[in-house]
Amino acid sequence: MVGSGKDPYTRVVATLVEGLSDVLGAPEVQVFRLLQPPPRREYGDLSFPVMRFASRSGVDPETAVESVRGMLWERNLLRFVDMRLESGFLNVKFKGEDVADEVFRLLASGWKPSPARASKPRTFVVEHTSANPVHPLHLGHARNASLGDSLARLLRARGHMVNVRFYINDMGRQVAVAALGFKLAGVEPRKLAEDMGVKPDAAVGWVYAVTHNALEAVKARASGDARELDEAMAALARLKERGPRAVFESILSGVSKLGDPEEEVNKIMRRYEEGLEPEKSLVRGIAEAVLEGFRETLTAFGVEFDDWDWESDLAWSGEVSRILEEARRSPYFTVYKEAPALDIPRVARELVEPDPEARERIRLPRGFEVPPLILVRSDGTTLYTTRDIAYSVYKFRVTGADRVINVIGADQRLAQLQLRLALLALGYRREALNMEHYDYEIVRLPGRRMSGRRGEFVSLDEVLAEAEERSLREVKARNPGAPEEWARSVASKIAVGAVRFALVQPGRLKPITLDVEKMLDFRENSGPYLQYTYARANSILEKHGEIDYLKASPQALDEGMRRDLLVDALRFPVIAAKAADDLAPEDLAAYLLKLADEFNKWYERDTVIHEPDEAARHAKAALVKLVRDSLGEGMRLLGVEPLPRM
RNA sequence: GGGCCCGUAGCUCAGCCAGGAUAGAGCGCCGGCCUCCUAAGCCGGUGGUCGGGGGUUCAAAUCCCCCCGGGCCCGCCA
Repeated sequence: MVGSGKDPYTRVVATLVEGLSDVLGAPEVQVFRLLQPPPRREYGDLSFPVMRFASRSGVDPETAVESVRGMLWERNLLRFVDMRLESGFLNVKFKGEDVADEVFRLLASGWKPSPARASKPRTFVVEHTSANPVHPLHLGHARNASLGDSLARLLRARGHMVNVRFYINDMGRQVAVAALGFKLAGVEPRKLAEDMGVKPDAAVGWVYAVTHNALEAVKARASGDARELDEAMAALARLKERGPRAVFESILSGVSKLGDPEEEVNKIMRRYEEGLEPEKSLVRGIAEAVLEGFRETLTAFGVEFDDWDWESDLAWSGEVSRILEEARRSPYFTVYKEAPALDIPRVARELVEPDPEARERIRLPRGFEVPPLILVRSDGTTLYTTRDIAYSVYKFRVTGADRVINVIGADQRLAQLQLRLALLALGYRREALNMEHYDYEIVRLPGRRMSGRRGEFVSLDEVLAEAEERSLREVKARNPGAPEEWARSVASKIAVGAVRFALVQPGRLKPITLDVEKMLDFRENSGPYLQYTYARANSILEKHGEIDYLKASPQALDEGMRRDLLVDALRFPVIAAKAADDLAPEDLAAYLLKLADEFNKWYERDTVIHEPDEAARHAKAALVKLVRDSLGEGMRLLGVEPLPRM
């Protein structure tokens, strides 16, 4: 459950979990979760509510503790801990000297703290970000990317195989709208970007927003909806200033001259789905241009993908038609509003409710009732969800994955639930049960929602640029005379650290109201605070020079802050392992902040390089190294790059 | 109308799923600390009817029910 690690903390925890679970008859998962640091340090380093289980299993608490003690003894681990039963809790306290002794030995052999390895490695697919290729990535996508990338890094570090994928939605209405805009303007995305002096994704985003609002205006005018019309016109007025006048005008006049603008958009979608020219090259060209911009931003953001999947490839390769065939043969196939559909509520009633495992994995809302899921439009084109069914099956098939994690906004909950039920309807039970929607709440602008359609959003590029500018000023002030190139590189890593940390630290179900000021506050509770703490620790080590572990005195770390810091730095492998298992990068973030706090407090009171006693000095330096490396490894897992100096 | 998520200090949040030991951080505000390992730091002070009500329990911020406030979703959009 805990997995394997060389350090005494991981080994003790693994044994406690095994032993307690054994003697109390409680599942290891539960024991692992309840084995936590007590509310106050004087109780010890780890605590477990034995009495809760003792009464349930009829085992005397004392007996249980003795049994666990015996197990630790057998594994030669008892020397590391004191164990006491206090008011029904088993309190475990690590013995500083003995732990330090063992840690010095490990460090001397080149050991570094790293997440405990899973005993059963699995294959994961993490699909994340997957933004529509019609506008630049905004902070909502950045939250998605931060979460997805951190998950992937955590799972890999835990020893799993992880395949990270980006799904390119190039068959939706949005791309078709952008395509219409480019067609009317007669420009090419990359050329326009050059003229505007912006990245290609920003240029496409502008054309998309102009075209979308022009279409909305026409529609509102036709229907006499004054409010909609006002909104569209206001958006257009804002957009007008942000790009070449000629392009803006040709889109506007082009759209107004179209007899049936909606039909124009539909035609592009239809022809693209069939793979016909010139739509094929037009749409692909736009999407490629945007993806080029995405890649640039994501690379700067420290996010990488193994595979990029084109929605259109699934359609063109016959994958989607195959799924449609299977749907038609499914007992849950139905016709709804004269269109082929799947009877989703019936799937819920017949395939989920009677099946305990399915019920547990697929949580149905009470009184779940939705209309059947339509698979094909009356013009013969497929719908997003239909293609997503094909994609889901595809992800499992090409990777051989045990689990697929889709990092998608919470607003897609119902759609994701329908998707899993559709998989069940087609007989893909394993896939349906092992695919999860890793949902997160949106990032809001103060007072309103971000919208790529209205062209109202804060792009990740803008925020990173602003953060970089701020940190560059600070870096230069603190390092007068440092080379410009170095300062820039450090500033950009601080900027990324700040934004990524700000986006993974809060629980993912908390809606974030975007306060750029707060995000760029580099004080405590921030990515740069961790980087700063790392740099401080690193600076000590540089000044100290080589550590001689044979000289280091374990007694120096036996008590007080040093002992506490030693134990807390050693928690990293287990905390990271748990964060990986729970898919909870925010737990790792909280731990790193606490470790940094503790280190900084100790730093103010104690000295390393001025320590007169040589044995104590080497011991303290070893402690600093352990803290630095736990911090550094943890930061890396969250995409916050450790900096030797800043 | 139905469903889901959120509601904890002036502000942003952790703790809730897996009930227990004096509810934790940061920001803000007030006051201190740089001839000494990076002050993006540290120390002290300030601040809480855990949205409200009921229930279960020896024990509830945590579980159950009702209500209130905010958000999201219920499309031949994605």
